[in-house]
Amino acid sequence: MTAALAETEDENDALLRLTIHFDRRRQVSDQVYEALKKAIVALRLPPGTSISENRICRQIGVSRTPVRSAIIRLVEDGLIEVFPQKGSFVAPIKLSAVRDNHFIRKSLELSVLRRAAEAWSPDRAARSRQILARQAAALEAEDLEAFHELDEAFHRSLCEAAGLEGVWSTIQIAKARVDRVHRMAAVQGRLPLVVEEHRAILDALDAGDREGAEASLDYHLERAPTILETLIGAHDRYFVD
Amino acid sequence: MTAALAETEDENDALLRLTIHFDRRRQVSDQVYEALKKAIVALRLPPGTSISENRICRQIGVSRTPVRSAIIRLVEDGLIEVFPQKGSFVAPIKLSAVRDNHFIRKSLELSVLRRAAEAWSPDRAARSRQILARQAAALEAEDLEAFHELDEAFHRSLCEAAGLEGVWSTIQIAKARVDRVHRMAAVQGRLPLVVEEHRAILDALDAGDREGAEASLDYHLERAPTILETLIGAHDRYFVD
DNA sequence: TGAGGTACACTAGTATACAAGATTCCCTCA
DNA sequence: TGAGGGAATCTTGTATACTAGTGTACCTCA
Repeated sequence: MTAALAETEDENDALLRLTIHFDRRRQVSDQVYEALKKAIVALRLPPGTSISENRICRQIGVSRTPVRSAIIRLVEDGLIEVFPQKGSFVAPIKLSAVRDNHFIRKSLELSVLRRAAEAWSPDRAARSRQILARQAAALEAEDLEAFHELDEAFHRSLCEAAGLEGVWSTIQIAKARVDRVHRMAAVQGRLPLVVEEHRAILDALDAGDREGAEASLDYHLERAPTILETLIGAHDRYFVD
Repeated sequence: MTAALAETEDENDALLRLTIHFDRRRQVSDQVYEALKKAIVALRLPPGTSISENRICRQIGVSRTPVRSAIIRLVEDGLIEVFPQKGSFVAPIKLSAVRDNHFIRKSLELSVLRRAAEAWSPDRAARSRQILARQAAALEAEDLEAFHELDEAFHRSLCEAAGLEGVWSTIQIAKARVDRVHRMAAVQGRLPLVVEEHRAILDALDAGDREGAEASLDYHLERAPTILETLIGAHDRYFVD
């Protein structure tokens, strides 16, 4: 079942046209959640976009109930704001939230890396190296979606190496809250550097250089914030504060 | 509007009887969410308790819709598990989740404390001292609910002191995921020690002793895990893994 | 007595209907 | 021409109806 209305009533709604290939075996609400989340993080639904429940459910051909379920979760994720009786909108990028969630991500990932370094093994190294290779391939193929998915997989693999797989979900939420900034930065040719920085982390871990690994990760995570001002200048209507 | 059915059909459902004093101005779903969350964390709804949407909404006199909204958020919080077509249940306490979320909380709170120490001021100190005094009073009055609320307020005040108020919500989620363990520990007379440990943190901050403050917080957060085995022995049916 | 099957009473997921507040736009009246 | 009022149409929140899958208990039949 493929639901993607070709003919939309309002032409100015074209921006938020969503395509979902439904899998009958999975719950509709989960699929809507994932589709919306991806679209928001990838800036296909830019900050401020109206997320009318009715329009969404008309477009993808389901009722309001699963759409509402998805929106509730996205509100929890800080990606959508709901104003009762007024409307729901893709949340603007709040500078204080970017700063706070960057802090969270950095704190957690550095702590996790410390543990990972202690438990580092050739087996763990091989898994992370494989993800890194696939990410480099995605970059070569200019497959952006795959690239970002493998970026998550890389950071997740460090959690697994530390034996703290459950920490990943929290990092992921903080990541989602700053990822739109990273996506803006991505179009500025930063992607090859990401692969290099990932490689530097693994090299340090392999060499048993814990402090070097930490420094590499710190540097890796600090790159995006440094160009924040440039991004704000280029997309100022997306930001608040 | 007070909704609390005195006469329940099933007598064995008495355990999960909920009392909600509805505030018409606020959304029903939010109030249900808060009531359920409090009841679960306080172990009034112990792990494994069946959370039938129908029973809940019959008991508090609303429709399934807002109850479902609340449950969606509680699933996100890791406090409820939903098995489609089978039922929803208060999540068992997963030992790996306790470990992971304890790790998260400790990592974040220590990072926050470091920042708070840098920005520490008499004004910040006064606010935290006031919360501490009220917490001591709640302990004296044996008001458990107030005690735990002020415990949250204390840790939150450290985030504010660090200028990282937005980090608190993430800490709070991790805290909620381990709080049931803390509640079990609370009945073992640990509460006066909590106040003392809080005081030690403030004393160190006031003295400009950053490392001392970190050590005190570390000790404070490490107390509960040390008696985890005892708790498992006493409440083994609440745990999995 | 025991085993198998069917009917019923649950569950949550989804669809639809209704309620109530907010906004817009047009129409009326001064 | 301008300002105020009101209806139409948005919005989300809540209530109810329906669907489909699950488990159980009882009943029938061997």
